[in-house]
Amino acid sequence: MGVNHTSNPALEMGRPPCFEDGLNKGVWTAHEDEVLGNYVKLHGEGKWVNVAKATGLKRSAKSCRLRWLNYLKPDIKRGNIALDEEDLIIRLHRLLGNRWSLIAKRLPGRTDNEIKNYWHSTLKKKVQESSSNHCKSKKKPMMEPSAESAESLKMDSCLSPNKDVINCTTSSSAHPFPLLFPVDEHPEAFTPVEPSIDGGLGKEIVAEQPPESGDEIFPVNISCGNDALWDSLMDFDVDQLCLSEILEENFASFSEFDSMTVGECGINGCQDDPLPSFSDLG
DNA sequence: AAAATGCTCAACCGCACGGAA
DNA sequence: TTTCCGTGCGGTTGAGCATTT
Repeated sequence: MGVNHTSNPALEMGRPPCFEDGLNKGVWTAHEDEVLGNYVKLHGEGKWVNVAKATGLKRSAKSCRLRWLNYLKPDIKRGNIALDEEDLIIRLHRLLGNRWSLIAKRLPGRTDNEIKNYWHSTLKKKVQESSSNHCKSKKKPMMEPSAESAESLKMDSCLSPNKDVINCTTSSSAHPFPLLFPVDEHPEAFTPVEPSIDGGLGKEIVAEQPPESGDEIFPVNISCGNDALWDSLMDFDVDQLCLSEILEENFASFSEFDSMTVGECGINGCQDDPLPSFSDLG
């Protein structure tokens, strides 16, 4: 694409400028960009509420932050998403769902907003197409965690209002996230609990850390019934995964979570020690 | 050539979280 | 402990562009 920042393409596309409550909304002008850029160069990021006061910009703190992070930040790459980046986005989305900020952290120079837009405009279709093709030749359907599974879970009222609390159903075909080990083979890892008080449907599944396992072996305490689930996955995967390692993995393993183990997935962080498969833990 | 439709992407909105008072 | 405030995140909107009919 090759956006020319000086010409401010935002003026060519997007919402028209407008004033409301004394705040300027809509596209940013080149002058506003310059003012904001100068301010951040002088004072650094953060303290966005001070930007408007200090510079006279009629913009909200949020708007300033968003503009800086998504557009003005010097190391931002725009457009021309490479194939390896595309593949990585697909993998990470399969792993993380719609956690765009986390995905973006794994793609230097890319913003969550850009990735989110790219996903919805381009990759979603690709994944769905490949998924449908894949499903034709597979017995079990491949689940996409956020777009399909999470949505179905919402429909089933199984996704708690708390975004991090996921009350899994016992349906093995509808995981809200890609399980790293097969439920059928490790029923002991899933402890049925009472339905939540707010009317959760069916049995919940709690995957607990196997008692025998040490942190160095299985540093994930997966519990569908508490907030640790996603954060554990985040800590476990994202904070340790390196782009090069993800790119070296076999993509196919990510598309077969229904029968996958940690070992098959090959998520081994930045250390040399590969994580064992779940079946090694018992 | 014109209208309709789809696509892209910057920006906004609402909610949740964490820290400070 | 509670409230307030700043920040971050994900979903959604809407204008302009591109493509199709």
